[in-house]
Amino acid sequence: MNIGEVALMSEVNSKMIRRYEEQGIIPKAGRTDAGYRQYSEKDVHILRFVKRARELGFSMKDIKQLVSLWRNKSRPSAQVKNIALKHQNELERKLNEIQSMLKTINNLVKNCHGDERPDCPILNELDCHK
Amino acid sequence: MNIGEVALMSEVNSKMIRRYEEQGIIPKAGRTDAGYRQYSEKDVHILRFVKRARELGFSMKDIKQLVSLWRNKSRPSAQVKNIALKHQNELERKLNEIQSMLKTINNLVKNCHGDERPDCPILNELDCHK
DNA sequence: TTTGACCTTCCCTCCATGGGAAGGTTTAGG
DNA sequence: CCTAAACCTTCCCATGGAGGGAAGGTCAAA
Repeated sequence: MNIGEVALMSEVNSKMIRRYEEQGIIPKAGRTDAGYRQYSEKDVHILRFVKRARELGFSMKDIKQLVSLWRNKSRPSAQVKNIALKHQNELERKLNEIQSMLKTINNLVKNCHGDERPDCPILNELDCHK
Repeated sequence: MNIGEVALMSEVNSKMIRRYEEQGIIPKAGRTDAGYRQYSEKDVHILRFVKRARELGFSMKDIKQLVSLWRNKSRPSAQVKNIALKHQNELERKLNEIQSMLKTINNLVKNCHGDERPDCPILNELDCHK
């Protein structure tokens, strides 16, 4: 398979496939005489794995480790869990951050007339109460 | 005031102050003969405004508009509200995204032994069920 | 043989932030 | 008066995850 076909099958576009190869996240593809990358079903499988991990918000650094643990049939699951736990913490941190931003924004939006008059609680809030 | 002092007072570091000037978010500072930027209390005020807006997650593009509306005493509050509403939507989108990631991760973490054995529901989940 | 759809590498862009180099200025102390 | 430290300046580079697009090579079908 050429890169375009594997891109369709894995739903990871060719640009990203090349980048992942460069970053050592997926194995280097073989080449035809003309230099075209060649892929098999196995590569589609790896790329789907990467894609799913991205959808769960893992960083590429994490994914690199996850792929290598996944391919190592004798990995200790503790290593995988560790990565997942760190990610869980990070997601919780972001969740709290966004929730607290939203709390403020909701309040501001609620109290702003949103008409042609200049009075605006949003600007008042931003205007250095801190 | 030199840039360092204003950085301390506004809690925006000098690197960022220069960048904000470059991007037209804050007015261009005057210069001494030697080329040092000179600031007043008013600039501290603007920088605090910018900082607060960043803390609420607004993009620099939005902040540029917010600063200009803030300085225009006859702005219609509708324009401010519009920016805030868009941001609110974006924050809600991100919130949902993270919540759904967390739901999955929480489940996976809960079910992974996290020991020396290789069985791992986390890797199983990533392994292309999709 | 030509055309169009592929493929290759290379560089640029986004966003917000920061590191660090190389060099000029100012201030305080000896 | 001289030196050292603490400033300041501009410049380029990096991050992370994605993508645009140029310039050029290759392959397949008509």
